[in-house]
Amino acid sequence: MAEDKVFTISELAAMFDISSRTIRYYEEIGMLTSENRDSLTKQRSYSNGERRRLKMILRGKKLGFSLQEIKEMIDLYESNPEGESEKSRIISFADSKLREIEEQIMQLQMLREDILTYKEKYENSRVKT
Amino acid sequence: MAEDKVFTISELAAMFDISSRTIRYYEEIGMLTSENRDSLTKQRSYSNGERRRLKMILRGKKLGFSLQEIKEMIDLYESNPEGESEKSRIISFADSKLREIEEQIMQLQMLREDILTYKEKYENSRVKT
DNA sequence: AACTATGCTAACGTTAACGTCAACTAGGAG
DNA sequence: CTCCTAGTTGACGTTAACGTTAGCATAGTT
Repeated sequence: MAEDKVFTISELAAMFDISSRTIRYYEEIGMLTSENRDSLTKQRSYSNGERRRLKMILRGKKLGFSLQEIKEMIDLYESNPEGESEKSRIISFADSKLREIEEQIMQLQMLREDILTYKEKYENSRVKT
Repeated sequence: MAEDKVFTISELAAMFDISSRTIRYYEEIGMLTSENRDSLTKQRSYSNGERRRLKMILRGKKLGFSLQEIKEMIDLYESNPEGESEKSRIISFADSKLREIEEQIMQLQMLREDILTYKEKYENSRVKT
């Protein structure tokens, strides 16, 4: 597979409909890395790994998490914990995030129901054409 | 029922664990109203209606919506549309919000699965005690 | 009367998450 | 060589969503 394709910053930006500045900002705060920069031109290039990472960040944003929260979650994904206490810490962090997410899902389902109810109220009051 | 109970601003704030400033701010941007202010002391007082409204705002926030988006949704709830075109507009707004919410639910479920997978990976690598 | 608690307005301060702009560099196109 | 396109690094600007502080008023307590 052509899994070794690399992208320029503007390709990546266009791909997700964000600005290059946003990508640089994510690097600035340590959420993305740009290794393999051209040693002469200093231009950034991104692998499929970084592309996936960016995709995760944007998913998190759409779900209403802050960049800090997203960073913690991604660190969770990419951590390789040494020792039992480290593992326990990660597992309990995961558990608390899971509870938070499940709570959000429930609330969203309630909101959905609410909107559906109000919508139907209007639909049933429509004049037959 | 004692549905006619009213609350002071700090009671309401304590009730939802937010600041009084936040409540005043929501009023500032037109998301809450404080009718029935004491004509002499100018102190705000809130009815159960306003309490529910605030609750909806905070739910929206927890779900990652901006105050502007929340305002539009609440306006939807409280609108009393005149005429068919107004109704259609509201119904299509509701539909688009519903799709957005359903998309969010799906994404959250995927995120949940992802975290579960990673968590189990760690759990299975734990040493038996 | 003095004090304390609660609330008010007005206004400036703060943080996250970028937007924007200037000044520069390297790589082609003609 | 000249021009144009992409990209780079500062650095200052902006917006949402409040926090904080000052100065004042009112109501209840001692």
